[in-house]
Amino acid sequence: MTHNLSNREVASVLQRLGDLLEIRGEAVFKIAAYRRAAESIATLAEPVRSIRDRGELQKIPGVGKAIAEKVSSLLDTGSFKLLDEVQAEIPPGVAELLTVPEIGAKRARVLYDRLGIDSLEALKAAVAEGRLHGTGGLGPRAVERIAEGLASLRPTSQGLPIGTAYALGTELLRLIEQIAPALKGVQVAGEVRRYREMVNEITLVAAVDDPAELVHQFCAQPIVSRVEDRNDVAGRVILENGANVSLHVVHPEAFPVALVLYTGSEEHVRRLQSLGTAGQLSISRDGLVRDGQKVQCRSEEEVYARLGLQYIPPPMREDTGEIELALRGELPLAIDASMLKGDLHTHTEWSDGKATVLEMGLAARAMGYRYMCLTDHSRSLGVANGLGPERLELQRAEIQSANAELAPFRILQGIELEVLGDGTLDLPDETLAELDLVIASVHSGLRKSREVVTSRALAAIRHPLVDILAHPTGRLVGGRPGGDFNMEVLVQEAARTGTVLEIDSEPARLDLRDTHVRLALDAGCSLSIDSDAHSTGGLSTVHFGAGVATRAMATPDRILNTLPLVEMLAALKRNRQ
DNA sequence: GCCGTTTTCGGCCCGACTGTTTTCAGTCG
Repeated sequence: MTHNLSNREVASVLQRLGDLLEIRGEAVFKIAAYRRAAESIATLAEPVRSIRDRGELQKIPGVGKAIAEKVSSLLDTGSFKLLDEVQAEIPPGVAELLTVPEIGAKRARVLYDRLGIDSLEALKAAVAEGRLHGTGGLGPRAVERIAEGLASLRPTSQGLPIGTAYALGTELLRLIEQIAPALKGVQVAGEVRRYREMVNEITLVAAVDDPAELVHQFCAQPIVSRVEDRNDVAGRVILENGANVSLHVVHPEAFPVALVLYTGSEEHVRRLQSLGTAGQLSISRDGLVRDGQKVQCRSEEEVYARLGLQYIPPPMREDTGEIELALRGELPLAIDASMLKGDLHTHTEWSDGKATVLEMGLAARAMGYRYMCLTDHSRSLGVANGLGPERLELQRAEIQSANAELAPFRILQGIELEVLGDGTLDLPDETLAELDLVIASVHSGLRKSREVVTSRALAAIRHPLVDILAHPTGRLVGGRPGGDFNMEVLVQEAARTGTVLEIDSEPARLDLRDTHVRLALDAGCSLSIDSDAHSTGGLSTVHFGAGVATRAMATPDRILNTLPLVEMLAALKRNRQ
């Protein structure tokens, strides 16, 4: 067992400890402290180990003396006293129960104490045998929701959500760069590169002169828990954390073709191969071959060109019509995060964000943006310390002084406005009119009927001062399914009223999803690609949203925030005439 | 457990929704 823990792994230990302490019934603020520290460590740019080696753990926000000591022990020995103690009292599997709807800490405890349920498997069995009824105040309705929740629970075979897989892919990339000094190229390919929202396998392609040596070294890494399959040019392994990983190693001249092959999808590649056959070209991991002669390709673009195709961006490679469009030269360009001129959905410490107005502005400017709209939560979202008219006015003053420092970069003032239970909005029109932009969100009551949730979203869309509808369905990738909105009706009404629909790039949301984006485009809607960042680091997630937009074949002219500031503001519903 | 232009104690994360034990506890955002 190695203790070479990554930041993500340290964070997940602290997160799980928080869950177990909650089940144990500890004070809420202690639990919150562990979770805060976990989140803080998860977003660190630097390995927590090097911070520890410098003796600076306590400089991490949310990490004090006690947690610093525990993290240090975790890095050295793989555990610490409190963790051992709590795990001896409550099996870690009990914490998994918290992922099931209707089951929080109290019920998890009761289910464990009274029925001995210590894992999701045990819960499934108890539901099947009808043993849940009456325990911990669970009635027929709740038991039904638990059964539904268990059925829709992401089986491990469905893989990792893109956010996790992408981070893991990047870590593996760095690892390969370290162990292969003579590396000629390496890239994450497969489902991650295609921005699939769930990833079954993290696929990497590397180019070196001695493939067998790299495969051998990779399979011997401590993070590898099991080698499933391996030969001189490829290895398929399972990591300690359970992730499936494939590494394909080719000679440098075959790298571009290998990238195409291992980026997939299988269906897409099969179509390319049959196109190749028609032109006497064979496509394999050795490269392109015509009449026994290798056809040199220096880039993926060249591979597609040799096949008589426009370059097809990875997110589109699903054989859902992209090849026909590329043959006719009608494929739209990929939406790239670099096309965005600003971010329209961000949070600061005025509500539940981590950074100040100025810190967010500096970070956004450093990314090359020309503007950013702050959209802190509105007052009804008490948990997030939402803003009412008075605090908005105070915030405006802070924004003005930040703008004086950041010009010509511009911070706009907006709000993420709660749509209340009856479809009314959380703030009066006169307050909304003073803001640069309003994003409306349906956060509560997502479990209500199709009619109810749809009519609430429609009320927001129809309001003249609502410019954008945020994360329109409220779904979470690989988790909560989101409200049962009638999307056909929503996109029609958004198009009619000029309300922009958001692609929330937060990898846990990706909302709108690709199919909904297509629906919105066909209806004539405009879209925005936003980060929904709650920290400066969170701003960089927009590439995930760009991936979704690309797969849906959106064009830049349909994305509001590809416009420069003045044009973007003029395009808002409130500023149109 | 963390944190401090309210400092070494006493705050910090509040309120809507839901089903049900029928008067509120537990979940969830």
